[in-house]
Formats: sequence, structure tokens, C-alpha cells
Amino acid sequence: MKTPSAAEEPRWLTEEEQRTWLAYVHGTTLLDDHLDRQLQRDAGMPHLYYHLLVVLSGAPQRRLRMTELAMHTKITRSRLSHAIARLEKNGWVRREDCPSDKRGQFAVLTEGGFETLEKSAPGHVAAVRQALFDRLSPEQQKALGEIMEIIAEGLQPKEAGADLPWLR
Amino acid sequence: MKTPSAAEEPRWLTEEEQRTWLAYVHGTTLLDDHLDRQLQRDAGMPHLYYHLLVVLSGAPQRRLRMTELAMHTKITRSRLSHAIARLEKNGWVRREDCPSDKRGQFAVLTEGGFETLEKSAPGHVAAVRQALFDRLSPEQQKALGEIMEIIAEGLQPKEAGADLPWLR
DNA sequence: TCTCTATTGTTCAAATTTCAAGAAGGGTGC
DNA sequence: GCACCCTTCTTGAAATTTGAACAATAGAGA
Repeated sequence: MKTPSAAEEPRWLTEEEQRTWLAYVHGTTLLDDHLDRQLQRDAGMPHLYYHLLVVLSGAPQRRLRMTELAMHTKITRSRLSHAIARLEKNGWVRREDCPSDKRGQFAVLTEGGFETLEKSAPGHVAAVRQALFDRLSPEQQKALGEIMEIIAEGLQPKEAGADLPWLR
Repeated sequence: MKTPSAAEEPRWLTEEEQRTWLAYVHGTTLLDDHLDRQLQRDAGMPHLYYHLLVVLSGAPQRRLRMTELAMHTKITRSRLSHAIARLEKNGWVRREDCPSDKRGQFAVLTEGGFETLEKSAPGHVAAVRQALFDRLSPEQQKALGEIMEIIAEGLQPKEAGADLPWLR
């Protein structure tokens, strides 16, 4: 008979799981750092900020409500508020009031923001290629996509009350 | 004849590559956030700090030179200095002078730090399992480990002059 | 020994992120 | 209209991270 569930010995990671997890932490830490530096150097902003511009550039009329943008980028609205404020100072984004909801704000990619994006996109793509795609076989690329989609989906449960960053 | 290489059209990501990359960004962003919150709630520290304790606990005599610890965790010495200072305030780590190199410092896991680790480890492992391993097939786990090792290796070139965080 | 360069680790200030709180509008039921 | 709760977004302070500069020591070579 086993001990009560509250005192159950946790299922530790196997050695192979530990290796996998450590590789995950190392790989993501190094890649984050690498892209943040590359973009800070070549575009004057960290990766997240660059990604915000990318998402805006692909949205209808290059604009998105704050909460939607937070949702698309998987971050909190607070973090987004600060980030947009900074991008606004750079002249790369401007805010616009939402006509149908007086609480709402649009983040709009400016022409200057778009140009900055165009200038820095080649370097960024090259960095992602060099660090990631150029090193992986087609099978590994496919696997990585599937794996990351599973992880992302798992952390965004559909149920009400889920702890999602953009609802905090 | 093609245009000079400096003006070469960059190799943009294919649609599938874009999906993979977006999934990567989403998955890692959400998982980072998830673990930081879980550990902040249950152990009173972010994931990196927890990981520092883990690495120290596995080192000989539960101690490591600062630069070694930075190397093991893929971060800069500056970041590590701040982190260790905070962990020291918590009583989870202490510093010790290195007898053979007067510049050197050891970060040493204290008994209190070890106990904190023991208390929070089950919850952390459970979170990693739930978010990652429980959702992936054995093949996917294997693939993820291999992929992340490739990425990590690629970002740590052996050549002199490489831009490694712990040498900055 | 002396000099020059490299390594080690820290520090300050600026930038970013987190967290808790709050202002303001929307929407429902009465 | 009003009371109530929810959503939207922002704000300020604390925590963390980055980047540059620095002091101290190590190590190599003349």
C-alpha cells in the first residue's frame, strides 16, 4: 500500500529527461541572449520590442488593440504598456483611441516603425537562420514546430479562470 | 548574373519556418512565464535563481567559482553577481574567498539554501512535467533534447573571441 | 623585477519587467 | 437612472537585467 497522495514521492526526472531539460534551458537562454544582442545592436531594441513591431506590421491597418497585441505576443498588458510607451518615444508606434470603446487603445505602427523594421529584418532573419534553421534537419524543424505548439497550447487552457498573462 | 552579395535579397523564412519560429517564441515565452510564476509563488525566487541553487547543489562541495557558475548557467558574470547578492541576502548562498586566486570568489550553497531546494523541488518538477514531458511522446522528448543541444552548441563556438555571456 | 596584458568579479546607472493598485468605461439587472 | 461587477489600460515602485567602467590580481615576457 502506498502512502497518501499528499506525501507521495514526486516523480523525479530520469537522467535523460534531465539532460533534455538542461539542454532546453541552455538553448533557450543562449538564443534569447543572442537575439536580444543582435537586435539591440542592429535595431536599437530588444527582441520582444522588435516582435511587437513585426506583429503590428502583419495586422490589418498595421494596428491592434492593446489586449490583442498582448495576446498575440503572450505577455501581460502591463509589460506591453511600458513597451509601447518606449516604442512611442522612438516614433515607431503611436497610440490611437478606439472609437467604439472609450477604454480602448490601438497601437499603430508608424511609417518610421515600418522602415526600421524593413532595415533590420534581413539581419534578424539571418540570425535566426544561422542559430536555428541552418543547423536543423527538415525533420527536426518539423518536430520543433510541433513540440512548441504543444507546449504553447498546453499553457493556454481554454477554460475560464486560466492564468493567462494578458488577463492578469 | 546576380547582384553583389551585399545587396543580395535575404532568404526570408518560408511559411512553415515562420510557423515554427512563431511557435518557438510563443512556447518559450509562455513556459518561461509559467515557471517564473510557479517558483516565485512556491519558492520565493524566479527560475534563474532556482536554477543557480540546483547547479550549486550538484557541484563538488556545493560550491563553484563565479565564472564557472555563470558558464554552467549561460549568463553574464554581472547578472550572476546581482543574483548571488540577492540569494545571499536570503541566506541561501554565501560567498567564500578562493585561497589560490585572490580575485576569485566561490558561491556556496548554504544548508538553508539546500533545504529550500528540497522543499520546492517536487513542485518544480511537477510543473516541468505537466507543461513539457507529460505532453510529449518519447520520440518528441528525444528530438527536443537533440535540437536544443544543437542550438546551444551552435551558440557557444570554441574559437577565441566568441561572444559568450560569461566572458563579457 | 618590471611592464604589459588578460582575467576575475563587482559596481553604478539605465533599461526592462513584475506586481499591486487604481482610474475609467462597459454591460447587466433592477 | 442606478448599483454592481467586469474589462481595459495605465501607473508607480520594487525587482531584475544590461552595459560600461573599474579595481584588483594573475600571468607572461623582457
